[in-house]
Amino acid sequence: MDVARRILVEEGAGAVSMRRVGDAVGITAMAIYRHFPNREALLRAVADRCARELEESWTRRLPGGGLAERVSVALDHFLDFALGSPHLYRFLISDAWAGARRFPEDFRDGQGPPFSVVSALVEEGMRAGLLKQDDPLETALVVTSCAQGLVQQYLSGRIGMDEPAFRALCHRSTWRVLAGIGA
Amino acid sequence: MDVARRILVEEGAGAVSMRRVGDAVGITAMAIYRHFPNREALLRAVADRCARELEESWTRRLPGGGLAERVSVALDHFLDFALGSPHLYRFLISDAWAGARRFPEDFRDGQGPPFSVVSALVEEGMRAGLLKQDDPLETALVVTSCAQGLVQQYLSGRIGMDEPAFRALCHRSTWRVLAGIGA
DNA sequence: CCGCCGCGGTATACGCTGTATACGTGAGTG
DNA sequence: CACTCACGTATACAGCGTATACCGCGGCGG
Repeated sequence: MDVARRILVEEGAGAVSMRRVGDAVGITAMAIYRHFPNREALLRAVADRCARELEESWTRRLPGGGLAERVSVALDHFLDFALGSPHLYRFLISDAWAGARRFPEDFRDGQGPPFSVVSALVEEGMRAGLLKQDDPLETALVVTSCAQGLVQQYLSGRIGMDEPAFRALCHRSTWRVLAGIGA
Repeated sequence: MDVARRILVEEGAGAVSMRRVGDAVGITAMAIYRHFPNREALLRAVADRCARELEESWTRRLPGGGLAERVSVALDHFLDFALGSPHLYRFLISDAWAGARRFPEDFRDGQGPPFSVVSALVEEGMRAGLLKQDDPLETALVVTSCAQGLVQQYLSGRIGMDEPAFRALCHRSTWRVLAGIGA
C-alpha cells in the first residue's frame, strides 16, 4: 500500500493508522481488511517491498575503484538510507520483524544487503592480503555492527553532531575498525 | 513508580498503560496525574531512576586484573544488563529519550557508564602502549558502538544464536576491534 | 470554633486506536 | 434469473491518554 508506505517513511510506523490509510485511499478502515488480515500484515507488506527495493538499489551499482574507496562508498550508501529515511530505517533494521534475515545462516549465501556488500568487500580484502585471514562473515559483522551502532545512537539523539559531522565520524570509525585500534 | 518500572522491565514501555498502573497501585488512572503530568513523564521518571541505579551498579565494582580481562568483564556487565533486561535496555539506550546524554560533550568529563568505563580503559590502554595513540573518546565510541550494534541486532532477532553463543560472538567481535582486523 | 483551601482521589467523557460483526451491492456465472 | 463472491460500508466494542468536574479530608487563618 503506497499510502501506508508514504506515512511510514515520513512519520514512522506509529503514524500508520488504519483509519488514516483508509481515508487517504478513499475507503473505510475496515475495507483494508479485505486486503490485509491486520495492521501488522499491512506494515510487513510495506516492509517487504521497501526491503526489496533497497536490496535492488544497493546491489545495482556497486562502486568501482580501490577497495578502501569502495568501502567508503558502501558506507555512504548505507548512511544515505539510514539518515535519509530514519523512520523506515528503524522499522526495517532496528525493530523486531518476524521473518527478518538472521545471522549467520541467512547470510552464508551472500544474501541481504548491506551485509552482502560488506561481506564481499571483506573477502576481497582478505584475498588481497589487506585484511587478516579470519572468519569473513564475523569480520563483516564487526564492520556493519559498528556502523549500525553509531547510526542507532545518532538516530536516538545521542550524538551531538549535525549530519555531515556524523557522517565523517562514521567514516573515521569504520576506518579505525579496518586499520585496527591496537598498537 | 515501582509498578510502572516492573511492567516496563518485564513487558516493555508499550505495556505501561495509565489504567493498568493505576489498577496495580489501587487508584484510578487519573490519580496518577496528581504525581506526573503525563505518561511520558512517568516513564521518564522510571528511566531516570533505572539509569541512576545502573550507573551506580556499573561504577561500584570495577573489575581488577589485566587490561584485556577488565575489558572482557566490562563487556559482560553490559551484556548482563542488555540481555537480562532487554525491554529496559531498549527503553534506556535505544529509544529516543529527551535529556539523554550526548556524544561527545556529555562524555568529555567521563560521565555516563558504560561509556566512561570503556573510555577509561581505552585511555589506560593508550598510556600502556597497547592501543594506538588516537582520540580516546572516538576510539571508545568505536568499541561501544560495535557492542551496541551487535546487541541491537540480537534483540531484534537478527542473530540466530542462543545467548551463550551470542555472548561469545560479542567477545570475539570486541577482540577483533581491539586487535584490528587489518593485516 | 468555623470556614476555607488545597491535595489527593474518583467519575465521566472525548477522541483516538485496532478490529469483530453484520449488512449491502455490483459483477460474473450456472 | 438466481446465486455467489469480492469488495465496501456501518456500527460497535474494548482499550488507550487525558480533559473536566466533582468530592472528602487535613491543616490553617480569622
